[in-house]
Formats: sequence, structure tokens, C-alpha cells
Amino acid sequence: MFRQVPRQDLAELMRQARSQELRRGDIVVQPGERVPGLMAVVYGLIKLSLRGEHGEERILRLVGPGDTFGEARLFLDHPVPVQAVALTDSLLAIVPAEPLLRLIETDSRFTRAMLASMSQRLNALVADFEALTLHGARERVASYLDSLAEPGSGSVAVVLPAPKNVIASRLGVAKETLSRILHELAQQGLIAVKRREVTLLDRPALAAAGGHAHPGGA
Amino acid sequence: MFRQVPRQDLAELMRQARSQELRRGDIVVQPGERVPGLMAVVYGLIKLSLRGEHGEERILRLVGPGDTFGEARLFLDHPVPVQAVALTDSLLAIVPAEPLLRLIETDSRFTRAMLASMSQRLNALVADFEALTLHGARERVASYLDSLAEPGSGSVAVVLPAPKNVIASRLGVAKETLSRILHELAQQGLIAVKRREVTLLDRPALAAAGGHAHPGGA
DNA sequence: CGCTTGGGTTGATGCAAATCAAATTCCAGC
DNA sequence: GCTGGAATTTGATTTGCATCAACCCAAGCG
Repeated sequence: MFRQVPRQDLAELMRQARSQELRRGDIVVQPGERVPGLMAVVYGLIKLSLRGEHGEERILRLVGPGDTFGEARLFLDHPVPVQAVALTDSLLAIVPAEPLLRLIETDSRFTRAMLASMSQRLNALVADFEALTLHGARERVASYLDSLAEPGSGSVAVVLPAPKNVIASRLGVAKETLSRILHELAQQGLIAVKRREVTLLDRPALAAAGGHAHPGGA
Repeated sequence: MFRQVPRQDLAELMRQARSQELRRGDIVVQPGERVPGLMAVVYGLIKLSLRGEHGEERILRLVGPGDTFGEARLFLDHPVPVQAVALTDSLLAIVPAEPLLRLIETDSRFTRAMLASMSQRLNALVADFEALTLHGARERVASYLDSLAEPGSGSVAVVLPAPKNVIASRLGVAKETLSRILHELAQQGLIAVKRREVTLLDRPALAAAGGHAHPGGA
């Protein structure tokens, strides 16, 4: 998003920003709080999640290095609906709203980038929505795994960015269900699972898989 | 969104725009197509929906007079993931991308409005997400009904903006389920339903209702 | 008018996935 | 190497909601 910003302005932005170190498990914001600005992950991994009143959790997004969150709060004065927690020790850069808003006034390229970024976020959310409501759990898992690797069709090894219970919540399934589905996909020869490493053995089948297909049969 | 735009620019925008009349049932865009610009509903009602491969449908949003859709496509060159269909005879204003992009360069107030609008959209989507994954069907229906009326706690009459099967799909439940839940809420004295008119008899209870509560419960 | 038709209701049944309940494996320290 | 808590798996059971299948009802109309 900051790719196109002139050095000078970028430097100024950095000057205004502060950084925050986080230990694994540290809470960045609670639902209902306000974010102090745009949050950018320098290293580490942050989970953005919705929490139910009985402790249930639904992970909305995993935010990794180079990625940002809290944009929407710059333009709205509502509190955030999500909780943000560090999954690993992390470093955050926090850019306060004012300089960003000023940058928007002056740098139309940055503005475009910001709009594009929000559009993509919107898109991703719609895609998740679609997966959640229109596709079954198996299908979601299969296409998630496929999405972890670059497009292509070779047999590739990917590594889950987080423990399985977190991935499960991200995909909107119970951890037990994820475990079973992984097992099943493995038995069907589509993947091989070892700890967090997953080898995609048959990408086309994986991409096509899920909901209704088990071609080779038992 | 155009509230703050100077008359002059607005007039220019209108000149560039074209309008399109739609009959009930007309398809505005199909998933995979590109939208010709920003779509604004002048009158009527458009449904934005995701469609599954077996004809299932999940309504994302109902777009009424004064509301817009297709913003995200201005900044992305992807095709839309949704289908847009007129639920009633409608009139659309279609503003092509270029003049809007130019306006963004020059009018920072408009830009802010656009960013704010997209932020809200994002927010709404997250809220839907939350409702869908964290709350049960009854809870979703109850809070939807409550949301149809202005905040307050008096007994109010609201009217569903669309037939019940559409509302059901919007809420992510089968129409049969919606019917049953409405019935149940009525029996509990929280609402009274007559055709598309719903009288909210006990807003506090309704707002609190749903998932697990039937306090008076027979 | 009696028929048609699309929206709406109702009841019976099925199922995907959650939940519950233990085992088991995995590491991090010690 | 041993130990304790977390992550993961496995099996049994429950359940919310979809699906299937009639049926109803109001409105338009030949």
C-alpha cells in the first residue's frame, strides 16, 4: 500500500508512527475499543477474531508481515468489532490517523492504493462468505489448502501458518472436524499431513474436491 | 456519498452517467461479468446475491433507493463475484469509472466519503459474518427485525422490504425455517405478523432474544 | 367464478457438523 | 530421559437446520 509513496512522505509517516513489540498471546485490541491508527505487522502473526458471548471464537483474518489492519477505523469513528491477539511474538507499526488522512489529501496514488486495498479486503470477505454459506466444510478445507500454494498444479509442500485449532477457526469448522477432514483427504491420496506440513499430492483433485466428490471411492 | 460534492462537479458527473430502467426480474450483472461503473439505485430494489453451482442462492445485500453498489470494482479489475437482479421495477444510475476516478484526484471530501462508505460496507459484512457464524437462526431473525425499526423501545410496526423467501436468503436460513421462527416469536408474544407487516411488540426482549432465551417460555 | 400460480405454511425426515469425552502425541523444560 | 501442559486425534452422541413433500391461501384472470 505504501509502495508508491514518495520517500519523503514515507519518512515523515515513519516519524509519526510508533512501534509496539508484542509477546505471544498479547492482546492488541479488544472488541469495543478504538484502534490508535493503522496497524501494520512488521514481523509475527496477528489473529483478528470475533468472539461470542460464551467464549466461542471465529477467526476473521490472520495478519502476517507486510499486511495491515484497522484501515476501516480511520474513516469511521466506531470502535472495532474484532479482537486482535498476537499468535507469536510480533512487532507492530502503528501509524496514527491524522498523518494518513493528510497523505490522502495530497497523494492521490496513495489514495488509490488505499481504496484498492480496501476493495480487496471487501472481496476477500465476500469470498469467505461464499465459502461459508455455499460450500461444505470439506470443500472449504480443500480450497484453503490449495490457496496456500502458488497457483500451479505440481505436487507442493505447504506449511500451515498457525496451529490447527487456529486454522480450524479461520475456516469456520470445529478443530475435531478439521482433523477428520485432513485425515480423510490424506486417505484419498490428495494430501499428506505431517505436523504442520501438508504436501499437496493432487492439486487438481484438491481444487475440485470437497462437497460432493470422492471419485476413487472406498 | 455525493452529498458533499460541489454542484458543478456533480452536474458533470451526471452528464457522464447513463440511466437504466429495469423490470422486475431483470438481471443487472452476472457473476463473472464486469460492471460498467458505479451503480446507484434511484428507485426500486436490487438484490445482490451469491449463487451456488446447484442453483442455491445466498443474498448478500438488498440495495434500495439512494444506495450504491459496485464501488469495489472501480479500484480492482476483477469481475464481480455476485449476481445483481432487480426485485422490483427499478431505475439505476450508472456512473462510469473514469470521471469518478478523476473526482477522487481533485475532491478530497468526496474521497473521504467514498472511503467512509467502503468502510461501512466492510463493517456491515463483518457484522453479517458474526451473525452467521456466532448466532443461531432465531437470533439472526430477531435482531434483523429489530434492526428494521429505528432505535427505541416502543412497539413499532415495520414492513419487510421483500418477500419472505428473499428475507430468508438474506438471513441465511431456509424459507421454511424463517416461517417457523416467525411463528414461534409470535407465539412468545414478541411480534405479530400479518403478511409482510411485522409489529414488534417487545423490542427489548426481541433484541435480547434468539439463540438460547425464551424467558417466559411455555 | 373456478382455475391457476406464486408465495407461504406445516409436518416428517435426514444429515453435516458441533459437542462431549477420553485417549494420545508432542514438546519444553528440568 | 522424564514430566506437565498444550495440541491433536478418535469415537460416540446430539442437534439445528436443511430438505422433502404436501398443502393452503390470496390474488389475478380467462
